[in-house]
Amino acid sequence: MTPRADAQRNRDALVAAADEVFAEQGANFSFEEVARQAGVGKGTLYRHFATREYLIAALLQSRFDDLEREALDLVDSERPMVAVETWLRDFDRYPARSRGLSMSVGEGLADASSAVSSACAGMKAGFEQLATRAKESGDIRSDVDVPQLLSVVASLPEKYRREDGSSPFLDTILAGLRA
Amino acid sequence: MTPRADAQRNRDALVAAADEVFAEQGANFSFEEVARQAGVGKGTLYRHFATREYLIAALLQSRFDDLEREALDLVDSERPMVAVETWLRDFDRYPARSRGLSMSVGEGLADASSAVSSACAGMKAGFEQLATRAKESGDIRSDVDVPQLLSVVASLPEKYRREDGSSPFLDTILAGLRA
DNA sequence: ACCTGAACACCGTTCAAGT
DNA sequence: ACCTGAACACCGTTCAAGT
Repeated sequence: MTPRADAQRNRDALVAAADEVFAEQGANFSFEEVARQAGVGKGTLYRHFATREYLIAALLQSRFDDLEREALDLVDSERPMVAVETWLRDFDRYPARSRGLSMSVGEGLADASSAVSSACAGMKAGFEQLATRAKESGDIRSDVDVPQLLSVVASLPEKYRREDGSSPFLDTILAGLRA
Repeated sequence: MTPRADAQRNRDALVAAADEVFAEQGANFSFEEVARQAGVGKGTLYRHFATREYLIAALLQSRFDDLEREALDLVDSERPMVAVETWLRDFDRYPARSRGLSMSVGEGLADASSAVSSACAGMKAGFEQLATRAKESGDIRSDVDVPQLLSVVASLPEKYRREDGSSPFLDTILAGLRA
């Protein structure tokens, strides 16, 4: 049941190496380079991550987990719209979107068949609770498609970010959501 | 001044071949395959299009030109907001965005240094006129960043399109723009 | 001037042989 | 059960030789 110790160590080394290589090369990072930096054979990389998307999912997992926790913390807030806004701004700023990963995030949110989809399922469910509360309180329009909203925010262009990573356009979107 | 006839013929064949190869393979289409289908050597492809982005710019040119013309037609409309809406919906539906090209379009709009930027300059200027008129008439908020708006619409996710190619989320954005 | 395609380098992917 | 790295295929890119 528990993986062999060396297998676990290799997997961790691969994710750590992928983090670095991704930071240098962006979303089309070289697979071979990841294996090299992790100090394992190419075959080992393919054994652990059958496709590039599975490796990307592993890279994003901890960030998605953070956002899921935040959503669960906010769900009992007395001001549902503030909760929605707070969470969306953090989601928007998350470095997970940088350098070409936003497409993977967008696909994970929209496509159940995507390799990233199970990694972000918890986060998605968490925000859906916040959005439902804001619909019930009448703060946002009831016809807003929540998964679609997440996909749009995930794919806001990088070029127009502020220094802190946030997207100015999110204000326009929030204005459009209001009832 | 005018290019040699064979050079012009090769260039046309390359763009036509790129159109087909792109339709099959998406934005990461094979350069070699384009040269093959065009019936020219690889060196000829590189001579005409130094980078992938220049070839993509050539693919998009005629679509951008259509949109520029549409903007110029709409600029004298009596209802500036209708003009903005009409144009944005056509821009949103344009097949130029499909299959990974949206990132190139977004970069062309946002980055003056991008290879695509000069291809879309006319279209961008055309829409800016429509947007300015809608600001002056008080239909949309005066603090809307127009190039940023275009980039956002250009990167709306493909997964949630309707059958006709339009993005349901555009309605939310239009609502957010209104004064 | 422009075109061609051989040549080089690098990478993705598989898999037989090892531990 | 897992790991390794040689081996294969394919592609991006350059450039000397051709027209």
